[in-house]
Amino acid sequence: MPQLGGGRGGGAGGGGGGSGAGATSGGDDLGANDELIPFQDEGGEEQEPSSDSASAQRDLDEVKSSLVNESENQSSSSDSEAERRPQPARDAFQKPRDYFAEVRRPQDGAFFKGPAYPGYPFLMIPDLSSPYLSNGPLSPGGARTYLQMKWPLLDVPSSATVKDTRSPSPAHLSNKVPVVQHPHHMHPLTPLITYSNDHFSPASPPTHLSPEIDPKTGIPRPPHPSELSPYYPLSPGAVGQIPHPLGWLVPQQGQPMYSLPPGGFRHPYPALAMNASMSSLVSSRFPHMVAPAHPGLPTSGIPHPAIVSPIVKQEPAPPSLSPAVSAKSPVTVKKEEEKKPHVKKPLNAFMLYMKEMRAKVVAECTLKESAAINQILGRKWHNLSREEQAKYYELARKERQLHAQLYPTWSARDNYGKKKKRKREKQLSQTQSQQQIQEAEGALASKSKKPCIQYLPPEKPCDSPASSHGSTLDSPATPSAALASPAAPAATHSEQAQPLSLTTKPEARAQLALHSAAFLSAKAAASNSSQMGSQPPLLSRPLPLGSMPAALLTSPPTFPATLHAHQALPVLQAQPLSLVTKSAH
DNA sequence: CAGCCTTTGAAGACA
DNA sequence: TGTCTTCAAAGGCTG
Repeated sequence: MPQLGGGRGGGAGGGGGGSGAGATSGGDDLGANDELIPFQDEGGEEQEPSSDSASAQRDLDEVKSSLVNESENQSSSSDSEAERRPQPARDAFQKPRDYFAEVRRPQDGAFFKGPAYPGYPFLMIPDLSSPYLSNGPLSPGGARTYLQMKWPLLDVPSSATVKDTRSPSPAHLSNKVPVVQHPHHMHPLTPLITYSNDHFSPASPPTHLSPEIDPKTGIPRPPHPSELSPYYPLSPGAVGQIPHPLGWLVPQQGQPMYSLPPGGFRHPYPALAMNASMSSLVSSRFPHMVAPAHPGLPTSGIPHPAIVSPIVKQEPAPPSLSPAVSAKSPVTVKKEEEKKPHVKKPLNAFMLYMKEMRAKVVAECTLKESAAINQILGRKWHNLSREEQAKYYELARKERQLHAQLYPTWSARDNYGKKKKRKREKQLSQTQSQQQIQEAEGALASKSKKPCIQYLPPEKPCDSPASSHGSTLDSPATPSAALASPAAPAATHSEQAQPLSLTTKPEARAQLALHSAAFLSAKAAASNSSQMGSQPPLLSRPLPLGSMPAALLTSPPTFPATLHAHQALPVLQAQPLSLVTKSAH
């Protein structure tokens, strides 16, 4: 543990270094992509969606086609999985779009035709639902309109949250709005900045731009917010906890925030260059930035968006709490731990993407179930161009960096066990899972569990496969599910190794498999030959890639460096089996 | 009302 | 070193 912390810190530094290096440079690189940036006007809000919905159908088709094409191309690509594999963001950045251009373009059009950065622009900016806000489900549209600020994940005690009366609460705010507190009064903007369009825009300040020294304070500061993730605004030195800026949005329940490390961060940028709009947003959204620290939060800690209120169930205390704490008596420690806000994991690229896009998808579709939405988003994610994905990877990287800075001692392991172990069962032996799968297949007709499809309501215009077809039939999960992730579940890293393996519950996997199969069969049966046409390819397609969305397949560059071989490869291998098998069925 | 579902990615844990 | 597990968001659903 300790090592972890240290390691991580180092990792952050080192790894970060690695990635960081890339990252930092990445910013510049990103900037290079002119295409990406544009976003702005578009009118944002609505247009994208429309394009989306319009493209929904195409989506499916494209996805299929892309898969097919890719499968065809696989041979060539096969040589380097690495390439296919998501590469570190930096790679993505480094690699120019041409890489993507070749393969991806078509797809891009489908989902994201509009804004180069679908997510970004509005992503970063608007999202009230900022990831670290607890919920921020954005109301439809909300995301687009607002800057997405990501706040720390800390859950703050309800009391802590302050509602911002000043800022008009966006209608879109979701009920659940998490109370994100923004700790720092600060740099509230940072987040904004980071996510601002500028961020990725060519003009975006290169990492080097980020001032090492705070202009105002003259004190050296942590990486510039822009460099860091917005989610974790640095707290100004010890700014106490500040009520979540989005408090108005946020419910009063505990909200996630990031507690500051003892050392605290230096005040980051006071108000760095925010543009008026941003500043206004910030002020309105993150009043707390200026607000006083929350009493409930640890004095030492600065509320970070990632921090969750201590409410978190207490489980065996994580070993890695602060040293000081560890030194104390067990009881005391325990209490302190309880008090300690729960620092959430930094969001990964996909999570960031989900946050941004969820509202949009929800708006387009009638679906509200997260599971269904997530499936769609997963598919969309795969369909994103590398560049687009790269954006998110970059953001995620920054988030991690920021998080690391904010919580140097924090370790993901600290959160282990906080969520009830749900998947433990999954761990069933592979054999078991396989058996189940087989059984499931056998029982294709009977779907015991909810198939992905269920989540996708037929009528929805969403690009979800199901929607496109109207009903899922038995189905299959939406094409997206079936296609993009035929193995969606299987695709997950752990599962990858085994074809249907278990992601979650074996059953689920089995169903997935079934769904896939069903999906295929359904499609075959389906009237929509046009779309279906692609099916065969899909089926035949070597899944390896199949599991990976077309985008991924083609896109290596943008991926995070962190991709592990197991993630990438396994999938490839595993899927084929699953698909094949299923297809056979 | 806690947990599940679902997605991908990151990181920790384990062999 | 490689594989597997857990957690991150989120909101409806389930027992």
